[in-house]
Amino acid sequence: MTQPNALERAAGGVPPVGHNFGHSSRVNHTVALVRRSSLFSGISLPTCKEIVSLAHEKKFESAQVIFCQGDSVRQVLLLTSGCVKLLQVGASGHEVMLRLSGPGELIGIAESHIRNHNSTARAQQPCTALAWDVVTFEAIFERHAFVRRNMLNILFQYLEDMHERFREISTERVAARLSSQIIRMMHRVGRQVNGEIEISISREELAQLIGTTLFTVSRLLSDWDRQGIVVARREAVSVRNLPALVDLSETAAQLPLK
Amino acid sequence: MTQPNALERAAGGVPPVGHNFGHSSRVNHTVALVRRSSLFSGISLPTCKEIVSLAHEKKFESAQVIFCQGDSVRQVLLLTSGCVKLLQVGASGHEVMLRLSGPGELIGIAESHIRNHNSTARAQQPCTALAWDVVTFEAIFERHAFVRRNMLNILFQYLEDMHERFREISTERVAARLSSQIIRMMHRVGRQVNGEIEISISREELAQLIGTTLFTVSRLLSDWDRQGIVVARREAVSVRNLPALVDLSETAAQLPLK
DNA sequence: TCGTATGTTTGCTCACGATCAAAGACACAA
DNA sequence: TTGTGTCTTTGATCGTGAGCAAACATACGA
Repeated sequence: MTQPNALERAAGGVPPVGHNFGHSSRVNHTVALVRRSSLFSGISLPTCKEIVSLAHEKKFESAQVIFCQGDSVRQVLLLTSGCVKLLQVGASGHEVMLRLSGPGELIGIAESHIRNHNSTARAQQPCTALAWDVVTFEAIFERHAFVRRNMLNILFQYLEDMHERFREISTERVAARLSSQIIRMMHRVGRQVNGEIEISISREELAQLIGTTLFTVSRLLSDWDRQGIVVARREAVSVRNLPALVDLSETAAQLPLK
Repeated sequence: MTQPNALERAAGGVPPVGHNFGHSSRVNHTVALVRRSSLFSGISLPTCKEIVSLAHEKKFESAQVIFCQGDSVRQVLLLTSGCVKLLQVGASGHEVMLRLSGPGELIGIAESHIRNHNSTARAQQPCTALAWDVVTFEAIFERHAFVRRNMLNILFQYLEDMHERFREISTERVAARLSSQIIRMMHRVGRQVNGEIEISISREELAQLIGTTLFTVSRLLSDWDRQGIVVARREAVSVRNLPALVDLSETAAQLPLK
């Protein structure tokens, strides 16, 4: 029996399915996750089962590339376990993380328009996902008004996130961006550990999210660790003093201007 | 007879409507613009007239705030003339420009979700727009499948733009971002003037678009002007040597890494 | 025509944070 | 246990680009 790894534990509170579970139980579990997902929230049980039956299950091993910038869009994925990193590679070779998706999130539609993918998706760990081919998905989409509505909401949310990150990277210094990002991830992918909230993410990945280098992230986290604001672990950060972190995100933001 | 000002001239190639034009001509002109807009492209003439008849016309004077971050969403606008700047204000007081919308573009939906506006819209010059109240717009939206499809495409496009700008600001230096931005705007809001393509935008606004200061923009444009790549005018930039500009956006991007 | 407001240029200084180098810590497999 | 690879820390250096000040240019109204 393997321990779920750090990212998996953090990603969405979905307990790993033991291999001793029967098949119908796994299906039920999947159906429950789908009904909680942002795309299918509000779905009825029969409709959900029908839609799930139209999908086939796919597995990806850690670090496997799911699709690549430029590939044509063949299928739509709903992540059921694991974490997927959506990224673009800059001309200099630097990776920029557009989004870190956890279970219940849609992969490969919001970043692809109709034509081709404009970003790369890579499994951060062993992942499972439901896959519909594009034609099937379009049919589902046309048929169910709530799916269309949910899709719009998802896109609005993505756009809002990007606006916020863009504003931060344009006007705030690294300390403020880092604390803001930690606070955001705390809510989205944090998990309780001994009364503290822990986020599983490496320095490098934090750097890619806020547009800086792993060195700068490391230095800041070390400082905050010494001050007791966070605990800096290997590929993880625990929040120990949230008010202080919020304070950093607000006061540190105001320095750059006169 | 007033000259159209610089931004208006640049914004979309829509000639100003003289006050000697009859009413029906203005309506026809508006209908034509609506049918070319990204939201209503593919619409039939009768449907278009019907939808336009559900709107009322609004005017905004230069620098007028159309809606504010935090306001509840009351209506949806389709810009028919002028330019609207969508912005967020950072904690430090710095404005960040999320988008510069020209005639034919939708205002106040993509940045607002259902609930409240999360950005501020300000007219950059005298503007006119068609306005539907939210309830009416939702009815239109529910009724016409192509509107829903177009809306999705618009959101995909917005998201793609933000991803690109975010990647650039994360990995590329100011010179590369500035040249990329000029190239993008050249296609979107450039206009032919004596065989050169001119963009009407101030140094400050360029700075807000790419996350830098007007000083840095000014310095770069002055350099490029001396090299004959662009012509730096007051509140405007003309592209004189596009290949050189493209070259800058590509080679300057590769410096930051080892 | 002049005065004022707004946008632009340019010089100067300096700090943030990138970059490189090297050592340290930890995880995992043999 | 030891070895190997990956992630992290920390020190040191240095350049980009922010910030400020002041002069300059242009548009526009009186």
